[in-house]
Amino acid sequence: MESTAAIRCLGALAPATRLDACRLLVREGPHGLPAGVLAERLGVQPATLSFHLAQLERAGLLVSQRRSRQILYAADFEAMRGLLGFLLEDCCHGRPEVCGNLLSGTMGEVPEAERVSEPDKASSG
Amino acid sequence: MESTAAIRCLGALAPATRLDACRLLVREGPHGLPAGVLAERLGVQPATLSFHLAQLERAGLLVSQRRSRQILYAADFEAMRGLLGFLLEDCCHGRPEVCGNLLSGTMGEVPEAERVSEPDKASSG
DNA sequence: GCCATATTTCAATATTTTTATAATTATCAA
DNA sequence: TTGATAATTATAAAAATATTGAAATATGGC
Repeated sequence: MESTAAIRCLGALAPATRLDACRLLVREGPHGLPAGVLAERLGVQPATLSFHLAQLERAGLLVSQRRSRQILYAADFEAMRGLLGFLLEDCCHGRPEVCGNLLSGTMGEVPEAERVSEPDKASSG
Repeated sequence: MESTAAIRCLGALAPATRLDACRLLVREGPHGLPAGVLAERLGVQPATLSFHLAQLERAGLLVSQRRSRQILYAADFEAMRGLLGFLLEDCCHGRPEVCGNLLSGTMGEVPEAERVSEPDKASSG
């Protein structure tokens, strides 16, 4: 996956409604769900969801297929693997301590001496 | 990592300038770079970059530390592992074919019969 | 204290994104 | 063809985000 494609995917996943839709569809599996069911489950208006689904599909994270009067949306697992691959390989290029441990299943830490400060973990907005 | 924190991270990484800044700092390693050097390398004005760096720090992806008159920004590798962990574990919950293959190093595919349609990979905007 | 450097913060503007409403397309059934 | 259902598309308003330049903060040397 290229950087521009990754940016499009990250932007597509940033709003809560779209991340929720994506997660729901990932859990639903490759058969997907009709747009109307998704709108109901997520509590958003059909026209609004349609806009968000289009963003996700344009980014390549979802695929759609008409079945009778419904349009089924499903996660594109290949694209998701591509995004994760980009984040793991390209973003972390040369820094195995970032994702290497993740890949081998253990979540190690960067040595304390290497850290420069604490993040703003208690941020409230 | 919680869903809300993941959303904040994804949103922080979505704009190209911020993804570029993040990638640069990941490659730079835990010592980081001064804000001014980052601004020069990324080709953005100091005040603009300061805004973006604040977003990334608020999301917890970067940490900062003053050293004399400069402020060093560095990637927070622990937070990055947290985000990747969320995407791999929480988002893909119950769907090992999404990230399981990634974790074991092989990039397999979902069977053709399971796919519902092709994504809009040739989108031009 | 005064001046220069490095960065941030502020206020105003420009841009982008999201939402809502209404109209349109596609499908099915008679 | 007509009528009903499911979803999209178009348009404009609303909200959020990004950019700029000027002023403010923190630091170091004199």
